[in-house]
Amino acid sequence: MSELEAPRAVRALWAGSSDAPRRGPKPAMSVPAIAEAAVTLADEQGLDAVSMSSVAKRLGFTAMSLYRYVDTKDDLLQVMLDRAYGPVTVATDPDADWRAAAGDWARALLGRCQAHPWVVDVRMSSPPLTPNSVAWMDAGLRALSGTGLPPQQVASSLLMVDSYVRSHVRLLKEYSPDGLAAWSTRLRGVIDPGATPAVWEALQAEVFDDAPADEPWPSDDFTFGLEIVLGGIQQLVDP
Amino acid sequence: MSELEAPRAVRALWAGSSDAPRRGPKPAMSVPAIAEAAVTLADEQGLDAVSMSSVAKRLGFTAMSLYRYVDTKDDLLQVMLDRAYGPVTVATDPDADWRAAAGDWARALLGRCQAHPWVVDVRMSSPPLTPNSVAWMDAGLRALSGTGLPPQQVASSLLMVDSYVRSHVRLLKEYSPDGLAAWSTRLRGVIDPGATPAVWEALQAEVFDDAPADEPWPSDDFTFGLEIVLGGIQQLVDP
DNA sequence: CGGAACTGTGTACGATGCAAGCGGTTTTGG
DNA sequence: CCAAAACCGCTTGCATCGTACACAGTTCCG
Repeated sequence: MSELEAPRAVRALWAGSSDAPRRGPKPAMSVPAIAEAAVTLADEQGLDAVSMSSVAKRLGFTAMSLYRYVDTKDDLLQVMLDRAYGPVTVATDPDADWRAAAGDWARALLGRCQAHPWVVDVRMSSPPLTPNSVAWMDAGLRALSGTGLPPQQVASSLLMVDSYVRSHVRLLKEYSPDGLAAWSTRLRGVIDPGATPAVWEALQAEVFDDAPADEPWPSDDFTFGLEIVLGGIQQLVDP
Repeated sequence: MSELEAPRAVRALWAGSSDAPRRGPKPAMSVPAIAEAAVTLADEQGLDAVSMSSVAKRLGFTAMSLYRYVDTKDDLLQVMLDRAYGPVTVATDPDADWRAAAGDWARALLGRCQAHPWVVDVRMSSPPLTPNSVAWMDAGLRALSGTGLPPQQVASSLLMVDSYVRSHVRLLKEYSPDGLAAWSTRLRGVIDPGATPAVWEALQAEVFDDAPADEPWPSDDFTFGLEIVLGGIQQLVDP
């Protein structure tokens, strides 16, 4: 039989601080405290700076002591994600327009992801199991249930919105203005105008350079792309 | 002055095999050969199995010898990506409908990404600089130039299509049927129906379980989501 | 022919994730 | 009430990783 239970650290998040009398010394740390330390560390120095020892050192303990709370580093990343998302920051009005509700949900999630941009760098093999992640999912499902679509399509639609938000965050990271400038100059030094004329023309048009403020690139209008996705979902609603 | 040139390995990809007479022994390896070995290794055992030593061992050399061709592991990942994408596998008909051309481009890219799913796990800090990557970009720009949109919007549109393809690949990986089944059973064991009713109902409706073949989840219809994105671009074309 | 440029290699270092075991502490059961 | 069990944080140790550095051998230029 394979392991059917969630990882220990994830179960700790669900259980909360149960002060049931247990044997042995009182734990000096807690899974949420570890998650908080790891998150602030990732916020300050990036995801690569998060190691067992660095997180432990920040808390004043040794690396190995963390393993009393978190079985593996992947589990640590999971609880970090849960902490980064935090509780759902958007109200749920069951009678609201589903499109407005979904938009609010997406913008709220975007805010959390922008506050902790490293979340999009965490490699996930399966969907998250942590309380806040599930709460976000629940809020998204509730928002999209207003479409009246069958459950499977509601879930699929939520997946599309969620994917769009994450893609946008990745875009903002990868195509940051300074990195973009260095990239375009490097690109100018290698490409062959004859082989890739469209890229060449784009470079000539200074598409990737610092654009005037009235025409920024990439389009920083998150709402624009979002409306495209929501419009696509609407096509499911109105046949 | 910051470094304005592309990394050595990337320049080697652009230069091709120039047999200009150079001093010292003939190189026993080459950047493309290294890339090929690393790619097949990633295909067979996953991206985590790709290390300097493992790639070198596959080629019959030591880890350090790779550094004569690739300055850092990040550069190795870049040339791996270039090899994974390969040359553009879609024809470009300048007179074709831009929507069909963009769709073909997206489906071709999807094929390459599915052949090497680890490509979406490579963390990128800036856009790729390698020949095949640029060639794919060029083909995408050419396909979308048929929209007649200004260059900035063409580039933004391509970014949206590209993001969608990558999101879809990530989705297929993360929500694979077997991982999904384990996830849903684990989820059943932790969630509180009162706190997250929508997730609970979705679980009751067996949304995430093995769905009947006539209603698979997540919707494996890549084209469906693609049409949404292309439809959004069309809204830019037809005001 | 001698040196310059370049090759692959061996060694070494710090960092990482983690397994195993240790002494000390607290609760529990007889 | 006390031994056993459960649990804490810590030390030690190991394999692996990326990579800096020095070295011996090879090839070409002057």
